[in-house]
Amino acid sequence: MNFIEQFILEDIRAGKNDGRVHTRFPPEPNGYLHIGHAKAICLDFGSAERFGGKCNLRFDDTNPLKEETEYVDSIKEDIHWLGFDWEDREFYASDYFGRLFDFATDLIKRGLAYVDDQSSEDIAAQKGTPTRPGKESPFRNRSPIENLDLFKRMNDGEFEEGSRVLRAKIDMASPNMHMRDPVIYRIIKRSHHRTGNKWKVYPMYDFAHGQCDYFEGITHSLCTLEFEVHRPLYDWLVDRLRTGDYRPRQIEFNRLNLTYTVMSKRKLQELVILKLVKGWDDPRMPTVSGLRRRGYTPESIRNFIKSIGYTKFEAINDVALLEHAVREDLNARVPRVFAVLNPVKLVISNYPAEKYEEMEIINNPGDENMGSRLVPFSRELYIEKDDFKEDPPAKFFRLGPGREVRLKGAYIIKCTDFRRDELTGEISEIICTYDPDTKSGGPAAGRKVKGTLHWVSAAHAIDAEVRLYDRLFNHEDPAGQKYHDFKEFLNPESLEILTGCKLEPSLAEAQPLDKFQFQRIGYFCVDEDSMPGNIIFNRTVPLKDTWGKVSKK
RNA sequence: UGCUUCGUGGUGUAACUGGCAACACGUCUGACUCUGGAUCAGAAGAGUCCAGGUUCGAGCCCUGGCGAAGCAACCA
Repeated sequence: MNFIEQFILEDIRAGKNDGRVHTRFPPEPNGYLHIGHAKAICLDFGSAERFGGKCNLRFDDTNPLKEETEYVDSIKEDIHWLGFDWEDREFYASDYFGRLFDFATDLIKRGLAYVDDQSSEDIAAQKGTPTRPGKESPFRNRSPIENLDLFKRMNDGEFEEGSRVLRAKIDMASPNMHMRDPVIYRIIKRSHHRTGNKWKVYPMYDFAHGQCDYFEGITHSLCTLEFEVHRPLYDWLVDRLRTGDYRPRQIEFNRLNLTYTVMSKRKLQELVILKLVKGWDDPRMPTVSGLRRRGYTPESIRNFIKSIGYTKFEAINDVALLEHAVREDLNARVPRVFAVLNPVKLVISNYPAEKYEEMEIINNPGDENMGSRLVPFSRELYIEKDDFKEDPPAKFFRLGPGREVRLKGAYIIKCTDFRRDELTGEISEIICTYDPDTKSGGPAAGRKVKGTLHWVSAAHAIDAEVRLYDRLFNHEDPAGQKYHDFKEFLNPESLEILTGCKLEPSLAEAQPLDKFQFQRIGYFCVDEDSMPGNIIFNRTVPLKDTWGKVSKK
């Protein structure tokens, strides 16, 4: 149990809010959800679930300059995909604009809010600094009657944007900057995605959030650490709004940071706008939609989040942990198939040209229930270029002149010769002989050979495009470098597109989002752009490659 | 020279509120293998930011340092 759930448990035991637990997930619809939001979603929905409570979905749509319906739809889809449900409790901060306006009016009447006619620059200048107190606005002591009139006229559209704001009257000398008469309402003359042109005046986050929590009966309002300093203001406002004992409690936790990526919506949006990636759901993006398209499962994301925990200190999590989580999940649930990414032809000289067999191949050695399939085998095959070396180095256990290897699920073959392309000098064809007694399950099948290769039959293979993804950035913390823009660290090799890959024919019918392990290579997922006859696979994550490490040394 | 929060292996988290610092990832080694990459086993790696104090006993409590992050948007 993390520290937040411990707090919740203590509140339940203390009898607060009649033992009720009600949380909320409050995204601003100004971008797509990323895995950091998934961390919040798992906490908000997860802790409610754990204590038999409820979790609302509430769009924090207080700024019509930034928010759009497109984002609302994607956010809902992503939350459902992750496996959470808000039932009929889909709310919007804009649902409460009327009540918030009334509350603001009430504060004015009580002498706790005033209209300030100054520019934002002047207000900022008077705000002071964290080490120096602020100065009071010359408009601070306007009468409630005048304030009421001005506030109403602000909302009637009489004044220009930026000409006036409503401020809470708290304490310009407070050591907490957020208590120095924060702006709570500003004029925005822009159509809102839900309320249209009804309002000319919109509440700020600080004025909306806690009050919305209160209106919805939220008991625990969980948010990230940077809102810690907002809590006194949150409490100040709720205390002036509430009439009974009930009050929502804000608790903060650390946001998710991942190595080799960026996690702010602003930066992600920048990548999208500058077309440095192919949209919010580019498989290299840490967005929920990107991860989905990349081949991640909701379970793997949830397991990852479970493993990193919730604390009060900022951490940078190793992507290796995320990758481990997908491998672990996919390993158990996904069939293995043969796919040759960089094909080279292999001819078995003593295998009759007209002969054809179907080899039975186990789908998942870890799970008998996943059964087996038949894979066509013939005289001409494709294997990986990397699986043959003219001059095999030490510890290279694959094919080379005179060497024997097993073709997985088929025969042991021996390389007798190879041909070279006269123009390029590349190996163009490998000639082998096979031993009929070594067929899997056959009399000499137990013979030891150094390696096992995957293969596809040349005549039966289907072509495919395969997209290999690598980390988007080649710096562990691209956004944390003072003197460099994060975009300087973009990895130019984050996407490699392979065409003419050869796949076993069972893959011809694979549908978008279908997932497989390409034996000896990695986990792959059919891309959304894939069509019958033009199949496209995304590499989710490679298998751990010990030869790769050895060969680099 | 303000306020708030926080310092536990390389990384992320634990440690039943005082009882031999545990787990995962990563790293390394080995076994096995018809995935070199599946699978399994093992090892190395921190004495808990520092200094005092309380205590039989401190990662946990107290005092004082040091360090880090957040906070000065009419963003959320």
